Amino acid sequence: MIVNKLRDWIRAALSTFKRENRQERETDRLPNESKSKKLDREKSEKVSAQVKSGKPHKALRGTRDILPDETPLWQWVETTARELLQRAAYREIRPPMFEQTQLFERGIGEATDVVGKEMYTFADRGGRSLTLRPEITAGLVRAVNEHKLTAQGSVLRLWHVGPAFRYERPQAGRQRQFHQLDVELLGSRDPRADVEVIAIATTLLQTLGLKSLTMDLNSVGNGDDRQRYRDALVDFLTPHKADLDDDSQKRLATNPLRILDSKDAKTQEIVQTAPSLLDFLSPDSQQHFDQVQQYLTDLGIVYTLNPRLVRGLDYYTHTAFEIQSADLGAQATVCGGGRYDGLISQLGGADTPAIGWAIGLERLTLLLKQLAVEPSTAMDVYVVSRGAATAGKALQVAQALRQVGLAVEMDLSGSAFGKQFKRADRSGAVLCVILGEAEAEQGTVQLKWLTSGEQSEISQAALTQAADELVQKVRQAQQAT
RNA sequence: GCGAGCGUAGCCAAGGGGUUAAGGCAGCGGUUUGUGGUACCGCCAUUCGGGGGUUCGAAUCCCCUCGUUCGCCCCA
Repeated sequence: MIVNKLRDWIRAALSTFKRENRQERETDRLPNESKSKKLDREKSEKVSAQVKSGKPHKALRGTRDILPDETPLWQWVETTARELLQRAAYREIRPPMFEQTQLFERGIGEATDVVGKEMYTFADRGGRSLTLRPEITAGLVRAVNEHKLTAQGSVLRLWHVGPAFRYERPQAGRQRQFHQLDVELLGSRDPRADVEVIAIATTLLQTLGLKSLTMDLNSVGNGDDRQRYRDALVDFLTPHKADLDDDSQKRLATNPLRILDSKDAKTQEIVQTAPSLLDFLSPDSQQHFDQVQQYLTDLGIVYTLNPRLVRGLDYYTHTAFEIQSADLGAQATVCGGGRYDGLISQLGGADTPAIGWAIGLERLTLLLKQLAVEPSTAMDVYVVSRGAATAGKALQVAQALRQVGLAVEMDLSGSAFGKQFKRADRSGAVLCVILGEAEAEQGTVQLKWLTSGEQSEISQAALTQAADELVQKVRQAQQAT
């Protein structure tokens, strides 16, 4: 038995070796090719070999089709958000989905993970380096600056919903193309602005029926506060360097604040006794933060102070917050945001303070699915017809009923009435309009109420004239069920 | 980039070396050729992600590969 296993192993190794040898010879034909280029080419050859094999195309890793069964949920979320934002004086903006790479490098920060390893960057045909937006704020701020949307001292309230892209391994609540609802309030330093924006997030989540979410709150101060804290933290951590996890050791030089929320147990232990950012806030920063907390409490918004909450994008100042759910697996954050007073001027605009957040719609819909929230997509009326003479009439009836506001589906199969009624049931319609040869001849239709089984005949002319009345009856029948 | 698990129909799955690959949902057709929700009957995988190997014989064992899921890193 052992002998057999050994033989299997040797044979398999031999065949792999042969295959590799073959590949080696083929790749050797191209001289002057760097090793990494060669690897790239081999990779893309593998991918195209799969495509050539005649298999149907599949959505790329980390992308997903949102199918018709799911879109009602998305539409409901979007509609709810749009109405809420409209009532709070926010206006929609739609910036493009890709920008110059440099915009994100400068805006988000070269040392961040997002810029360092997660961007979809490519050269266009003109040789420019472009990047699919990894988040929405930077591009939105670019648009605001470009079109001079903030006059001096004015306040600008904006929102946007759309996809963003990050090159990462997908897992629960994480994809390469994902969707964010983004809300930004530009032009105010007032702590009430912070709270207005946070309240919109909590209200929206509440309106959608989400409970048992928690909010972490912190202040990362202004630039000077953070610089002083950063120095103090590095001083504190340097003696412990050898005990930190590998990533944290690297971050000691590049981005020390991020060490604070490392999940490594040993690192966490060390960090416990580290100086707190909150002790380094200037009097102004402290006052701002105090007021934010006061206003939040006044509105009854519950939060937990988390001095170790450090967000991964460089542009945050003062208020930082995250809303999390315990039901999302490892990626618990549904909503993250904060103040970014320096970003707008850094991207070439006037010195303008701002605050905003983003909600991840995949994560949000994941939670809503757990709640089994299912918006209705039922039809009001189902049009059944059979026979050549009825075809055009059925179309006209459907059209007329839609014009008075009813949701109407028309059966296209021409199969037996029995079959068509089955589909009528499934459509959720309460009323069936029946058009057979006899009706077509007499210029009538049968109206059958699927709720009661009651059926009556009416002329086609009367149907369109009394359409409004019919709408009332349909609504009544729906109420009754 | 790293680690672990999993790939059988549109979906959920049983089968873990022996030849016709269970079952359920959905779909289509029929009982009912112009009247639904129920019931019953029939149809729906020459093939188990792909390639190679072992074997008289592979969905089942071995190797490679692709995909996917969850986790690490980090975030939405």
